[in-house]
Amino acid sequence: MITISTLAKRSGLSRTALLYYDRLGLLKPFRRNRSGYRLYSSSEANRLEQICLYRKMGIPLREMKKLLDVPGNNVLVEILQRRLHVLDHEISDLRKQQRSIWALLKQKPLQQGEQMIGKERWIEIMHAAGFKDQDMHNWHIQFERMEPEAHQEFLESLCIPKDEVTKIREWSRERGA
Amino acid sequence: MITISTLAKRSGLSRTALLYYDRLGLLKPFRRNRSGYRLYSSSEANRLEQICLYRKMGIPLREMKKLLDVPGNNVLVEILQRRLHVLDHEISDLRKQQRSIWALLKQKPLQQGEQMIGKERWIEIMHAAGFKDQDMHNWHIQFERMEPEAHQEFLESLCIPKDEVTKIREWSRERGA
DNA sequence: TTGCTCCTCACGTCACGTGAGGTGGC
DNA sequence: TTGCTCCTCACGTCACGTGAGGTGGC
Repeated sequence: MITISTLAKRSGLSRTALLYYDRLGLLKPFRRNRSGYRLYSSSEANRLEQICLYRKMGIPLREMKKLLDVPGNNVLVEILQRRLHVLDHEISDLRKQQRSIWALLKQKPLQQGEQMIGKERWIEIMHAAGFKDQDMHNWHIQFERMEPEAHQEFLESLCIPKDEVTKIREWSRERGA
Repeated sequence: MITISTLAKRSGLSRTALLYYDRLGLLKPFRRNRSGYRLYSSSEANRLEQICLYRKMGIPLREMKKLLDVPGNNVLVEILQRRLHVLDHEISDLRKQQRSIWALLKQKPLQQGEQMIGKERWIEIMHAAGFKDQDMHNWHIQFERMEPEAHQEFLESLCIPKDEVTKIREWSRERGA
């Protein structure tokens, strides 16, 4: 039987987080002592481990309750897949934000500390590694054929503007056909 | 002179967002008519365009106030660079979340709808495009030499475990020396 | 007694969204 | 008069953090 701050330290969460979980009904203490202190057993510690796991995945606390109380496997997979999609969108939103900032900073005096890798730099690396233009063309064609979505994502990650990405992909599909 | 909903529609924001900006003092209407309606002039419309621009970059509203009221160029660049760093961290946090979920889904029955590209799939694409193992080795060496941080990021994006990433990078540095 | 841990409200965060209840404009 | 836009509170969101004010344990 351990108290709330001990459990907090062991789990790496804050005491207030555990208080909050109690209020939500997500993690109730095993019992209280006579002066009202929360006491947790190893069973709660295990439950908290699961909670931490889901927390790392960004699962909302209300979803966790469902997962922990009804250990339906289908529900878990479904929730995780939904979360993957949300993450995809969030990441691409943040990338868009980065690109907006880069676009604005480029007009300003050249930034120096910020290294980021764009199309030109990528091509340099490929050349330095001995790849010819023809190799890169083939590579686009195969990438588009095998993983079109990932191809799009990759091109966007190099800060290539949207219309150029579209062109490259269309070009790849024509050649690949 | 236009009313709040008209401005909202033109800017693509919600009416409540504009109400909120007024309360914050970020975007005050030019004046009110006799019945209290907010009236905005083209000057406010321009200011709002700037706001939308910063909004796209994820700049917090209180920061925008500073930027719009004191148009110090240094302040802008500084804020944008801070934001770039925060974005870097947020993106890598979200990637970590994705990896946690992938790790867990892999143990479960094979997911089907979720296509994501890992190391093996990447190697397949490279092979399909006619790249030999030796080409890929050279590529790692050059990538590590020219953009070590980006190399790390790229390997992580393929869901390669941390220790293997370290090994690959060490290997690349040895060969590159 | 001192210092530590614990307790319970209650309010703040960030950028709005959502009613409720009421008034002016055409 | 009807329907539309506008107004101002006030409360909700999400996962806690931060005091305030008070009590128990060693």
